[in-house]
Amino acid sequence: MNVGDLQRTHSCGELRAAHVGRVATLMGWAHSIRDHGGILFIDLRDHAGLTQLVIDPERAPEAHATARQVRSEFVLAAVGEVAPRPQGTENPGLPTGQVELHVKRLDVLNEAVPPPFPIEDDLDAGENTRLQYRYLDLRRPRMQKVLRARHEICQVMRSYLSSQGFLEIETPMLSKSTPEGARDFLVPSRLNPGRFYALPQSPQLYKQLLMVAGMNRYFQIVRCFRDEDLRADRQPEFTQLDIELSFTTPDEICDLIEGLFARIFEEVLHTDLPRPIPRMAYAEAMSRFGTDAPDFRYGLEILVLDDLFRSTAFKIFAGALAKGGTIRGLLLPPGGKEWSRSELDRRAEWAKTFGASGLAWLRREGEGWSGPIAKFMSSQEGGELVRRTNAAPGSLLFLVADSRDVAAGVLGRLRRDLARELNLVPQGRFDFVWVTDFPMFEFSQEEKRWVAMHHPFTAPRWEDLDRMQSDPGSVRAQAYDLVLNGTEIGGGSIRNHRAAIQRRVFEALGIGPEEAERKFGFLLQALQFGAPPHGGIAFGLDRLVMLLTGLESIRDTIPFPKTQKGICLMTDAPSSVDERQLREAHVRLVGSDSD
RNA sequence: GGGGACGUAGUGCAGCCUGGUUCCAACACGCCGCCCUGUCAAGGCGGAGAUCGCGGGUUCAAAUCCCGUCGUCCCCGCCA
Repeated sequence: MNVGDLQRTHSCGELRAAHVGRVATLMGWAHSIRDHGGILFIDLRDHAGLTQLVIDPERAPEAHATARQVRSEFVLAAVGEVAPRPQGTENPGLPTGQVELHVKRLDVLNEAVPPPFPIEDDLDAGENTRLQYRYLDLRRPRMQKVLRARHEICQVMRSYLSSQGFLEIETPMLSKSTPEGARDFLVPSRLNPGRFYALPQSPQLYKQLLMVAGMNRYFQIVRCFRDEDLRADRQPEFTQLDIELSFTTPDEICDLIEGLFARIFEEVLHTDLPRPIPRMAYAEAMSRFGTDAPDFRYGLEILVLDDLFRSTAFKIFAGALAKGGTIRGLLLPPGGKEWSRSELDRRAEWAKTFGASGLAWLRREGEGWSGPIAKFMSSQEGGELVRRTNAAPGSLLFLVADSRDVAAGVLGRLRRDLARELNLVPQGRFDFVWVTDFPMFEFSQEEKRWVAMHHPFTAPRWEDLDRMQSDPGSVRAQAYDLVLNGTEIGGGSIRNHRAAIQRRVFEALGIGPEEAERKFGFLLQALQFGAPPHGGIAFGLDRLVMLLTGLESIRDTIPFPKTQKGICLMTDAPSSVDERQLREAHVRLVGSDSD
């Protein structure tokens, strides 16, 4: 059952007409078996492809006897002569379809119980089963292709960044829990009772310290951990391409990254990346697209209609404006679909789940507009609205009157939903955009304080420094996100390299001097020893691979992902542990277990 | 923490709304056996395989209705 005296000479994807006449030894899995009673065919599969084995009872009786025992997914070694397929039996659907292997010797290297699902691309197995038998799922050519693409992307990242003077440097996985940001995964310390390490949410502080250390340019393809609820594009552990440079500017970082993506497109996707990647300020993205990650692949831009409804008779609109709110619209051209009244009502309910007080609508009809709120509009307003929106008859205009944030948010989601629902999103396109000029802080209603929009180590724009205490909301950050097809794939910033400014940022976040010292003393101290100006960026690798390979779930880009509850269906992690292990870790269970 | 969808042979699904001889649960693929010498989704004949996720309730009667619970997926909150 071992490889024994045999040596593999070719992969199963490799033999062509040029190999005819040669003796080849192939090893792989029995993909499909077609037993004609006499002659018997086996498609042998490995990482590279399929090759047809022909086992003839007259030419190779011993091999034939073995072959009759072979079942799906048996592991085989086949020795034979590469032969052209008889005229008319070539298979143009296979790269190896011009030839076949006339087997002289067949060894069973391992048997296999029947797999729970067939190892093939057009698979109908549910994700549960796939995750439980992930090693079989990963045998499928499609999954192998994704992991290969992921590898190639990483290879380009390493070689490109290397060529630009970056060093790949590792940072600790057992790290320190810090406030701000996501919930940490904690690791109890056996040697230090009552103390815990945290798994890194990102190597942020270490990479900044590497800049203080004079490493100049750093990168790492690194695992990060965040103990938050999961989504189709979020896993508790995920991989980042993490980058940091000294003596740099946002422009230099953008150029560097565009160069990287140009290489990835060239070498992995074999297409060109249009450059330069356009840039858009956060405020513009929010107002035109209702999100900080705009998708340019379709239209449906958000309309600002405040001035038009300045003296509206519609009390709800007038009230929103009086409170300093805004009235914004989204115009849906005719022809997409017929909207029933109940569907529109459902949409309004949907809008309320995002905090909107409602979702009004008008249908362009005849000379003006119809719909429940049309009666509040003067013919003058209606005419102006037609001019402003260029609405063709039959168009549907959704309207939200609310605070800027809520209105933009709801219409941004509506825009994305409608584009998807009405099939307005072109496939196979890659639209990148840099989003810049983020606000430094946003107010957290929950915590009743300002929190960092990017992270607390981001530098404010120098010209906004004076307003840090007086008007935090107006301070812009030296931060930038890279967005691909409406998904944030990476973000970064110039950091605070001077301790004094970093202290002021902490203060604006409500982190007093004492707490700052306790939680971030090591950083503040390091910044005092001649920290160079520096900045960087980080990319979500799993998400990037997902987008570049056209997948819909991050799980398909990760060999062994977890479910939405953070469970590994294959190993059943997380699991309970022995009482002894808990004692050693100085951990005692509370809650339902001790009740 | 909240909303929604789903859970039926190894796999994918039908049946559920309107409970009962189309339900001791159908179909397809897979599996097992036999036949078959050029297939590549091989073909033909036959066969095995299901505590209808789990627990409780309603009812003369539950895959079907109700309650609870577990699991998976999608979303909101959350994720600097």
